[in-house]
Amino acid sequence: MSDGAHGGESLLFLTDEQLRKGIEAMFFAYRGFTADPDRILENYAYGRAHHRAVHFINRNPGTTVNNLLSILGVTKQSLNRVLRTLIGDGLVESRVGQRDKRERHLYLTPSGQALERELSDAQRDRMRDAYRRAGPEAVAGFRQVLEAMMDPDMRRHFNSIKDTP
Amino acid sequence: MSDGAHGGESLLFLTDEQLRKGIEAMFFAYRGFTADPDRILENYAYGRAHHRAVHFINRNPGTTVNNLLSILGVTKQSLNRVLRTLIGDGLVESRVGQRDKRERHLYLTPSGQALERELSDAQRDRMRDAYRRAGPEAVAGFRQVLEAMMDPDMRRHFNSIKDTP
DNA sequence: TTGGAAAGTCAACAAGACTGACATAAAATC
DNA sequence: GATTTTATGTCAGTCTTGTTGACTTTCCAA
Repeated sequence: MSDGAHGGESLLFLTDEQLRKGIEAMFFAYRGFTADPDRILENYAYGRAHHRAVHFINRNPGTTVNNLLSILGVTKQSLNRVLRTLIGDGLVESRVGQRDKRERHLYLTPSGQALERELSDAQRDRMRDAYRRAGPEAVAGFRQVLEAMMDPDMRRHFNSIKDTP
Repeated sequence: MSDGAHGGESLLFLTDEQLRKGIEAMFFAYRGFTADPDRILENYAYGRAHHRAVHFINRNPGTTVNNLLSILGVTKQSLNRVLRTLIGDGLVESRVGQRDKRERHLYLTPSGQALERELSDAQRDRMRDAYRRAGPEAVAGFRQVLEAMMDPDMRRHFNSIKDTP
């Protein structure tokens, strides 16, 4: 409306062209983001779905199938196929719940932890590189925009990881 | 280890936990990023692949199949299936090249532009919202980190869109 | 002018998502 | 105690989107 820090000038970052470039940046960056794990997964005959499961089981040991389901946002049939292979291959252990015996609590086995480590090392390397090149203030902005972009349900999941052990 | 802007404190953004949160933020945010277009595409029996094709044809009218291929990072057979339906449905026009008759130059038809508009309106709305909530400085950081995260080839594509008409 | 390379198309297959139906076991409720 | 709900697992079938392989048309250069 007026001049100063919040005048028309500061709204230039909301032009259609800026927004389109942001959209494209998300697209291209996400490709980079998944590229390294994808390469590693090829050696194991696993896919991105396995990576996601392993990642979130590692972050939330003892999580139930249902909880994982709502985090990943896929159907139980889809997740089950992935878990079946991971359990069959001895990467994930499924323990019947103590209190509620209907529930299955999921844990990574040592070899599951090894795969998780291999995948996340690669992904963190790239992330660290990007963070380092962009600097701390850029990282803070990066995180703010990403969080604002999430659906509220996902933001809830995002903020509750590690907070609900 | 010391205080100050560049002491140990400023490296806290490179801890494993920070990097993991960044990874998860990318995951959840990307879901939000694609959610709105995905909902719209359901009404048309199209998928994300169609969206991507329409987006980049709109951004680069007259682009060849080969160029689109390297932007999207899929095989030409995969892209061809998508283009075939888009052309068959009258959303994309494919013109034989003047100089090189092997090439096909791609353009959106009016109805293709209408679909592109519908999809990108939804996506830009979300992006605008996130940008507005995070503010201009955060957006600058967001863009810096994303760009640093891309593979060099993708960064080249990213920076050459609209620069090579 | 001919043989290779490049651009694009068609066909068949695989991964991974989805829906729908159904089974089992345990918990919760009436 | 009987019924309903919840948590999980499974089978079958479909869809999107990725893959490889084989093929045509066109261009270009030896």
